Amino acid sequence: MDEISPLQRRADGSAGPIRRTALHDTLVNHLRDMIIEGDLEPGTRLHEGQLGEQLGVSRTPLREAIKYLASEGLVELVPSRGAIVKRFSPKDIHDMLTVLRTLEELAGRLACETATDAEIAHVRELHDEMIDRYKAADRLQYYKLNQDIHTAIARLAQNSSLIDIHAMLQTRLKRIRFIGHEGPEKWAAAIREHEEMITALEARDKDGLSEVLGRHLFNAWDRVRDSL
Amino acid sequence: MDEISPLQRRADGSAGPIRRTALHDTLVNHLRDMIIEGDLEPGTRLHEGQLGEQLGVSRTPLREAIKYLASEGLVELVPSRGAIVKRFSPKDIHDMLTVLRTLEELAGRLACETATDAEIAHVRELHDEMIDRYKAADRLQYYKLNQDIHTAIARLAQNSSLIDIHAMLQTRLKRIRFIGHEGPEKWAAAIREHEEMITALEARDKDGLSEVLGRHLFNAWDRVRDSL
DNA sequence: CTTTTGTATTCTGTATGCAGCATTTTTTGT
DNA sequence: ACAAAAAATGCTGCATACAGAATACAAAAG
Repeated sequence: MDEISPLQRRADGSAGPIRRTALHDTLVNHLRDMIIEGDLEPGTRLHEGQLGEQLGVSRTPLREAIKYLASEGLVELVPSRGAIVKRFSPKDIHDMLTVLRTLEELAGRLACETATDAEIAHVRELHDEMIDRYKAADRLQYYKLNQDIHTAIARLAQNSSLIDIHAMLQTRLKRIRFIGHEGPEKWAAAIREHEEMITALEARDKDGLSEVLGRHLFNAWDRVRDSL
Repeated sequence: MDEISPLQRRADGSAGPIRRTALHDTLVNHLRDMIIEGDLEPGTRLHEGQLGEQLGVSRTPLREAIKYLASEGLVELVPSRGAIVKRFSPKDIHDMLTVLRTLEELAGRLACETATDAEIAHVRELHDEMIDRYKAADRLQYYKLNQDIHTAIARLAQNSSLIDIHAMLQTRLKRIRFIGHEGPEKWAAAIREHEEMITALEARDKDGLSEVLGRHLFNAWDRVRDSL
């Protein structure tokens, strides 16, 4: 594992009060990103001394961040042996997708009931932009907007618990989705599903939206199952 | 706030290596219980020095446990002001119950497919014992077995993600359920629903089990909404 | 009497130090 | 030469110490 960017702390001598957000949050987000983006592969031990030095933080706040991530399910705590990056089996992923599917179906139904027209219009904007990124074959931005759309739909449901859990599952699966690079035809199929989604949402077609969201995630499993 | 039992650490002078489980887990569970059972009411600040002294632990592991619970959603971290016990609004509870309902419906369907006869028989045992506790008007044990049954059904689904999230929501709602003491007639209705449940499960009636589980939780909302 | 400002105290946030457990390496006996 | 035991090393777990921020209090001005 190569160079890892230290957190934004006194990069230079000037000690201006740069840090606006609490260090804890910064650390959590940073570690989460490192795990999602593969800087820390599954099974890797989180070496407190070493990792702390790389990030320019002492062990105490680092340990606190690790405990936080442990509760999120991204790392596993082994007594007297520290923490390791959690490894997900294909079944684990399938399980998560099953739950996520159910939650998105729920979100879709609720969204059709509670969303305002303006909110739906915003999702439409995200959708159109995603289509642009698709046409430009910009996979990274496509993925990002894809996630944003699903997150946005979850938010439309106006259910905080649903939003939280949905976000948690998305985070856990993000690492997987980074890997699953489907071929052009499957990608096109995913796009068609998204077209159906936005159509159903704008029509406030509860059952239609719920159905396509479920189907979309079911197909997502097909797309990643090979590259397990 | 009155006497709080210190963790099992050198209560006397003898320093025998009593502690078998990691302190972190012990602390997390202890704090969780304190929150659920109302020793720490919503809005209470978790005073690190004071709380640590009460429990006989230094601030470091205590802070780690608090961060863990923050990720679980039981406490809220306020920058530079520590942690406070999270306060749930009626809408929050309704939101949680909505999600929980969807998850239990899913669990019911999956359980009918994947559970072994032995596992179902075990749930039946729990059920019968719960009925006994009901007839004995033993509310505490009734509640405990009630939760156990719902947890058991979630486990039958053999979906680790579902089990985890279900457990998390149950934990968050446990504090609420402690309050919601319904009257005799509503209690009897809940019992009838449970009878339906076990019948549907033994018949492996997916739709039936799913339906009654959903209805049961919907009614649960009715039972607690008054004592918000 | 109210408001504002300066000071003191208290608590959080971070760093460091020490003890115990795990693991690895070395040594010793067969 | 191989196995088992013992020592040594490295890391985690916990406690303590220090610095900075927030709040509470007090004094002074309007």
